[in-house]
Amino acid sequence: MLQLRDLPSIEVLEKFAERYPVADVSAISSFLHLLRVATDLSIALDACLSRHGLLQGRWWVLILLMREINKTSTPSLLAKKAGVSRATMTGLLDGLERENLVARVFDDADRRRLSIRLTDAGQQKLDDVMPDYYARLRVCMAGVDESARKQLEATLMNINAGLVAFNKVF
Amino acid sequence: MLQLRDLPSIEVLEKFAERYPVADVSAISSFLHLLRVATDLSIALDACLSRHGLLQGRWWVLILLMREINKTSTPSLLAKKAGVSRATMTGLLDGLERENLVARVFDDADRRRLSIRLTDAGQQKLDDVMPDYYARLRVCMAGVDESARKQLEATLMNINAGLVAFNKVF
DNA sequence: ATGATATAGTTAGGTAGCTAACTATTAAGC
DNA sequence: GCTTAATAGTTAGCTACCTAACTATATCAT
Repeated sequence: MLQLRDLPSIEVLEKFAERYPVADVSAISSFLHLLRVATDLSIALDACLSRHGLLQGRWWVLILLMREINKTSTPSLLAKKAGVSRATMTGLLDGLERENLVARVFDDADRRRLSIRLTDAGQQKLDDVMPDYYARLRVCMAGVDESARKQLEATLMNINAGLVAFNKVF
Repeated sequence: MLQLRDLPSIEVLEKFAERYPVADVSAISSFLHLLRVATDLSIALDACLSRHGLLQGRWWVLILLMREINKTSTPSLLAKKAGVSRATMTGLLDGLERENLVARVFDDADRRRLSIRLTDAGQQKLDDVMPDYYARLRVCMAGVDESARKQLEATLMNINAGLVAFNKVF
């Protein structure tokens, strides 16, 4: 993810727009600011998690497992839900298993399958991390009132809809 | 950057909030949606750039150079402005130099220093990429009107201000 | 029932980041 | 002036991600 420290000013963008007339200056500005804030949030999240010995990928796996009724899922499903490849999930699970936060359980019915279960230690880890994360997020978003949050989510949905057009090959 | 495919529903969040009462459900929801859309935008940007043989890091270096009056800067400055380590910048410049998009020029006055110059081929690469990128961004943001963009940037600034609190160690 | 196809998980090899340590050079403090 | 500290760039080794290929197992079509 782009980690832009030095966003272009409107003046710089307008200069670029002279050379590239298709540029929509306010669209570019909104886009870059969005990426920038999201990156900063992601970095802050990493910092919070690393104080608990976790990183985003592993942390998200634990959360996905906690959401399940039996605290159990499979590598493939977890990969799909976390948006990573199955290969990456293998690596994440290796790390989590090494620290006893999850356990691999073999499936007798379908011997290709594994079950991944959140261990008590894994649940305990979440019970340490989540209140810290939630508390930080609460204060971080305190300056954004409910109507601004609604408006934000609506705008994000519109941008998301526009992504189809962005990706279209001409 | 987190690549969440399976965002929690409000119901799931409320269930988590029972166990972790400090949770602010709408704050979490807004936060996750923001990260999600930003990630998707970043992936779409990668796809666009890779059609031109570029990736975000290298592309951003070219843009930073084009912004300069002489199309020239130094690795340290570029690293700072791009928000990457000097080590990473060395790697990015290696790649760009290999493809003749930038040139390393030694500085006689301060022999620790290098100048990095955007070559004609580098400028040509930008002239290929930027109109494509700008055109895609224009259609992507077409569904977000000017007032929504203003509102979005204001909210992002508020979230950014809250980041200080997020990072504070208790 | 069997050959082709699909699915589950892992392994191997690649990329782009990081930090820490290193070399070379310049600047600063007595 | 000489030692110490700061700065510029690179190198080495780490992590987390990727794709492609591989093994093993299960399913489907004829």
